[in-house]
Amino acid sequence: MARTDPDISPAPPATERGRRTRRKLLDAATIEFGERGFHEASIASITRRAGVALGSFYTYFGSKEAIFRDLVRDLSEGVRQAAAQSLAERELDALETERAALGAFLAFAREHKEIYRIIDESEFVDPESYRLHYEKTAERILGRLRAGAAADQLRGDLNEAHAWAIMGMNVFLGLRYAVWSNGDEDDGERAALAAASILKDGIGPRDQAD
Amino acid sequence: MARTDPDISPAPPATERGRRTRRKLLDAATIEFGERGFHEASIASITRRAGVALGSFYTYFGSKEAIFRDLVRDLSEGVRQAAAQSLAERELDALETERAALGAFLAFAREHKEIYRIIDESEFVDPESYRLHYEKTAERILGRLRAGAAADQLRGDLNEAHAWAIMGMNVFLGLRYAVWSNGDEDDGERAALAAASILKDGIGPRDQAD
DNA sequence: TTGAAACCTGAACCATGTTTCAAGTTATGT
DNA sequence: ACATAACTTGAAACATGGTTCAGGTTTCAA
Repeated sequence: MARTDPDISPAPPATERGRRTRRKLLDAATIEFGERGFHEASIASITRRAGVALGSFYTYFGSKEAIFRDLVRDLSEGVRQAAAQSLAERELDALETERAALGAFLAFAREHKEIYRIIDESEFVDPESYRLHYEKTAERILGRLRAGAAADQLRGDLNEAHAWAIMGMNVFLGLRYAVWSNGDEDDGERAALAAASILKDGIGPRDQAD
Repeated sequence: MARTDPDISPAPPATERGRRTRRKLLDAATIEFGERGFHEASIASITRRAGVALGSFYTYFGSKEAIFRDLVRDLSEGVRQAAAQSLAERELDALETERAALGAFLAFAREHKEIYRIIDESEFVDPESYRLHYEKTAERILGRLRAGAAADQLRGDLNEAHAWAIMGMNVFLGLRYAVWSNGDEDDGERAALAAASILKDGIGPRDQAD
């Protein structure tokens, strides 16, 4: 009895040593899942990377799915913090803010392709986490759009769908020009320019001054 | 010897019967992969759905990965055709064309959530096919943008990055408002409106007439 | 100091599902 | 009609890797 539900991770570590081990496993899992994907990844390889016995894994995580879930939420929070910090540094108007957000995202994706990959794969391994990640991200974007509208720097009729559209732009530009980039330095710049110009003027004919 | 490389599918069927069986397997696989995802799907279940013996599978496909790969390319081509047909029906200006393309995509995604899912999962099961699918899609979008620019209906400086941005918008709107839709009829409309308005004017303050 | 709880260990267990195979059936071209 | 290639069958072999467990070690509060 009292068998641990494999979908749920056991109670959090009670000691400092426990927290360290759990952290080592999470870090090792980031590398393993990032490199090989969920399906190819093995728990044995994760514990090996972490320098921990195979059996210890189940002290902290109920199953392979469970550690993946915990990891995605951990990474999602990390991404959020990185973005928030990057935007907090400067005072920008609304359009510049969106451009900076994309810039920060591209830099992050380029630096941490594994994280990008893991979060994306959660669509198939743990859809709930995937949905949560993108819903929260869209909410933050929408918050910025509303603030921009309140400051008369953006249109007043922007809604959730606009936020999702902008998010989609950013994600795909990140995939193409950060994750898949062949090291071409200009890639990020080209992506940021394209997005900024669409948000500023749309793609219609240029009939007004710049 | 002469063992079939599991990554490669055997030679195509030589008889009509063979082509039928292969098609049955592909169709069954669409349902199986769409419902359970690659990882959860089983070959036994695919052959069962197809009404074919387990062993016959290997007459047509070298491995589970191989049928997935063949399937993705098959579906990708199907999506392309559906989109092309839908756009060929009417004569529209460039902005209307993009709006119609999104509309067609949303309708398609709503009708065939499995296909959407399978193509997306190929990012992790067979990245090559995934990349191919989106690169070809982006190329088609860029072709439309260039045609629009040539007709003075769009800006002249549109490039690949703009195409990827538009594609990302469409994909995410499709995910949120077609695949995840709770049957809310207005969802598609809201998404199409948001995208069209961004492409038309951007998100800046409304300082010109509609 | 001491006892209990937390944590660690890795070999063995085991479920799952892919792949093979040898023998039979159906189609095709001459 | 015949020979040959194409196709079909499903039981069994097999590999993989997730999960368990029983016995040890470390931590920590009382």
